[in-house]
Amino acid sequence: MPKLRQLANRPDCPPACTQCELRKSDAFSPVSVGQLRYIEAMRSDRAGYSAGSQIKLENQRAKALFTVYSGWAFRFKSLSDGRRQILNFLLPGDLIGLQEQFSDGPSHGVDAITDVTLCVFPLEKLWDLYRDHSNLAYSVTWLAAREEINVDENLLSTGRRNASERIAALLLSLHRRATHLGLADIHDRGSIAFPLTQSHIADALGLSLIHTNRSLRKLHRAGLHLIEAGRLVILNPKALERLSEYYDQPTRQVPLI
Amino acid sequence: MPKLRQLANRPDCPPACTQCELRKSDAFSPVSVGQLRYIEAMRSDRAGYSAGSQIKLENQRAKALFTVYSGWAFRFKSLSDGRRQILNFLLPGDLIGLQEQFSDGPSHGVDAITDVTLCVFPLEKLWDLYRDHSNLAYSVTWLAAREEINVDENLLSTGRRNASERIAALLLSLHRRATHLGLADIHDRGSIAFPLTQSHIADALGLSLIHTNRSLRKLHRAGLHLIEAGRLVILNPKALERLSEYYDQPTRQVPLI
DNA sequence: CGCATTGTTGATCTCCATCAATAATTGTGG
DNA sequence: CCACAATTATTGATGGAGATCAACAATGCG
Repeated sequence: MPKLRQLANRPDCPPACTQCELRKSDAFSPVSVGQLRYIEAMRSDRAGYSAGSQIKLENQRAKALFTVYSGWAFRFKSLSDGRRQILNFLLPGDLIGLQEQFSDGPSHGVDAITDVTLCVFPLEKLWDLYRDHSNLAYSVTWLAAREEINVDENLLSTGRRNASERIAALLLSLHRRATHLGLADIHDRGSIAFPLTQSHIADALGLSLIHTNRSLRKLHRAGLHLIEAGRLVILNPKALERLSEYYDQPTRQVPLI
Repeated sequence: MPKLRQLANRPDCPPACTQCELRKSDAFSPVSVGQLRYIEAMRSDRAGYSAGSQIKLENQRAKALFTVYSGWAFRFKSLSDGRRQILNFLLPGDLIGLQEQFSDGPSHGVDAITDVTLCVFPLEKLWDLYRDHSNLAYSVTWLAAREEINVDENLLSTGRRNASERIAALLLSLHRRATHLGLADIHDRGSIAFPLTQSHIADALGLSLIHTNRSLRKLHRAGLHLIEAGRLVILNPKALERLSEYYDQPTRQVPLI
């Protein structure tokens, strides 16, 4: 729950924006050094959250905008009797707290899955960013739109796909996103670190934990995928795509404020 | 399917932006006359679509950004075997086509429910808007974030609410949005025009048409609501809120580019 | 090495999908 | 203005995907 101590000593501590490891991958569109310095000056803090801790409570307004630098997290909403729906998963480069700025009332919570490090940007400076650097403002909108596309896809799953199809679509989507970020191990069948528990998957797909387990098991027995030692391997992408009718989103560079 | 003829002769034809009827309601935050003129100059066209027609195909990239001026529409995604999921409903003031700008690959389709009139803004001028009028850029992000909040809520419904709860949440949400736009008839129990068929409701909530009918019927028999002659009346808001655990989003002014 | 979390499997039940049929409503052309 | 077609709404009967209950195995962690 609390922020991590001694973030500065950790290897996953976000460095100066000009040294940002995320920008070294070709997943993000280039930004001028001047603007990187602007972002650096705008950043008020860096923060670390340990696995399982709460980054933002559901009924709490974020007092800042965050970008995920390392680790996995998720956004969720819940009902008063405890039923919980995961809206989407957050990976490095994703934004946290944008909706807060634009809605009163409680919107959603954010929990860390793995240890997570974040860059913190004060909300009041967002306005300046819009005024002074319109292309960065454009990037913020871009990131918001991209997140909504993920939520759209998840809504299609929970609304219209059966259990196996939902799982197939989710595994492919997460694998594609992680691969795009350069997180895949090309020496191990393109495997990615996969920190989700079956409970996360169930909550994201609107399924019970038990039925998620059975369906996951079925796909595994059919040789479509493999989850082992915290890593996911896509063994039969064609079959998974057929199951989910997955439409491969062309991978392109995205902005990162 | 085709655009409406002779839009200019119709009462719902969008006027000059300085005369925009939407801005006369107190639902939208004020914008200076100068900026209204800017928006007016940016607007390349006005368009009308007849009820049931397709505003944007699912696999087609919008070549422009639209704002809904009058009427109801919806965004949807579908699977190749025809299963369709409505993502959210679009009411006056909502934006169409923003995601297009930020994703390759097919994203979603948009269909008109009633006759719909739109204002058309060329995508290439969106960049100029961001550069020249940061507060309007801010508004675009606002509208995008607000839409995602609606999708989030719908995802919570399809993922975790049962049939009656989903319907209760949807009816309340639509009623609140329409009322906020000043579309409620205060002389008729706050009723709103309600053009959705049960098929729309089913597709939005991830339910079968038949089960939607039964659940709707049950709520009606319990005296919670009334749908008659194309209008919706909320008869027992408390009970509906209890069912959906509805959290009333405080009504506040929103931007409108 | 004990305890908590996570994963697995069987049995039973239920909510909702599907199939089938009919009424009500809307729209349309003669 | 009415007859007729098409869409929309309604109700019954049946079946199934997935929820729930219960128990136990495996894994991981302090």
